[in-house]
Amino acid sequence: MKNTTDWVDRFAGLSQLDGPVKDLLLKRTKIVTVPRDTMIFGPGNSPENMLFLLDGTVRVQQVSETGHEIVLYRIEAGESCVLTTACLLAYEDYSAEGIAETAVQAAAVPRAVFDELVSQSKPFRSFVFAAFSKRITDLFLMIDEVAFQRLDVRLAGRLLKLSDKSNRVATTHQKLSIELGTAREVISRQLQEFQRRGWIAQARGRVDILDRAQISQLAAHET
Amino acid sequence: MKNTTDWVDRFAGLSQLDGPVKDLLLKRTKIVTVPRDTMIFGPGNSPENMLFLLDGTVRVQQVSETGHEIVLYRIEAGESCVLTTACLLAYEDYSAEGIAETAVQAAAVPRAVFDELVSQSKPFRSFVFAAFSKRITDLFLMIDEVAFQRLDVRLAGRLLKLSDKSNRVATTHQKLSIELGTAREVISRQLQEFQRRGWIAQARGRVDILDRAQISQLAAHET
DNA sequence: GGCTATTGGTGACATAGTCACAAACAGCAG
DNA sequence: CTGCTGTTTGTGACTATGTCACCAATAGCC
Repeated sequence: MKNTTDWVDRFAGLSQLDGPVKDLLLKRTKIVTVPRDTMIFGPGNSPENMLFLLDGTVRVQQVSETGHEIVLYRIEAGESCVLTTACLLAYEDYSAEGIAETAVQAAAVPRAVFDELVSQSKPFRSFVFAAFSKRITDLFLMIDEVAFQRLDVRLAGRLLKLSDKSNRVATTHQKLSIELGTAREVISRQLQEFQRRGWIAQARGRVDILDRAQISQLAAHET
Repeated sequence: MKNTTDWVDRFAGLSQLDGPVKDLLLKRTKIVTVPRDTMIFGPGNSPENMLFLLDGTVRVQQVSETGHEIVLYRIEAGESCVLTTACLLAYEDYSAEGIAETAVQAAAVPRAVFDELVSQSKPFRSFVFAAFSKRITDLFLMIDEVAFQRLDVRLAGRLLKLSDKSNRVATTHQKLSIELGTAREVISRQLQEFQRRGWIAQARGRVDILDRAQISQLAAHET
């Protein structure tokens, strides 16, 4: 956990806020912490506040009516939940859920304060619209990827993204399949192929990246 | 084309605007018309204004780096282009394009006016955020569909959506494949199967729906 | 050591996408 | 009308991905 008295300055897009506006944000906001693996929002559980993430990661994923799951995106420290929250407010009956992937620290901005800020501060408006825009373009890219990208390419990219400093991915085949919205067996076979090529080593519950260069090359293959 | 002096009232979400705000919107806005098949926005072609559609349909689709195409959504009369425009402003290098599917009549709101409206009018803010939210939840649904839905189900649904009053869909297999982000051959084979079952009749450049009930039932199969 | 839940492996099959063509058709010039 | 041309649709062979029904290996725990 970090010092939280000046959290606004940790958001690149909010640094240009006027003094009074920044004060309003700091005063009318509560810092909340949630433990790992908590469902922050989900079907029938819409939050009162907009969250600005100070620390940790929130994974947003969707459970289909067919029982399939897919990870939509992640919110990292320095980003806001604005749009997800907005969606919840507008459309109760949607199926995405947000889960704290790590312990999470966030600033909770009440709706009324959020609305006031949007009204009074042009920089805040820019921040909010930029967040929406980024999310929507990311979703466009995701649709493109799901519809047209080969699975080996997608898996390679996801392994790189999920790997820690020591080139390890601590996850199961099942969880990887949810990352990409595919089936566990498909992941198992792809990983076997990667292993056969000497790109990775596997153990129960983890994947170790041995040849990052080769995997990067495959991941870049947008053909 | 319709009477355009009172266009604001044709937007459900804008009917609650205060008199002065409504006047601002009406005065600072130009009514534009674009012919069918015009590209309204696209890569390297970001519009100056937010569009509020008065008449016609805009199809938003994406061209992948692989050359594949997919229809993302349509904007109908009574809806706004707000978010697509916002995206363009924020991220120049994205690949979606908006095409007038029919002749289109729209009210063009300059950015500055848009910003002022967002600042000054709570109902306008609600309208804008509702539009964003709707789009994002729709994109979530689309991801779910592309990732997990069977193609016959998706095609059945799309045929219903695209059919006119006389149960005719005036399009080619190629265009249908872009609707769903798949290959032309796949569409041809699925349509052959529908025809074999007596659900449709085919002619060059069109599909006629013969058994709407059966197609609806398949389309509803969200399993 | 033995039990149990989780995780991963495998073959057979179904569905969807790719590739390389060929056939049917519409529009048009001659 | 005839023949040419570009568009639209049909087809087979093959690859990639998803599904289903299992089984095997492993870790944690008593």
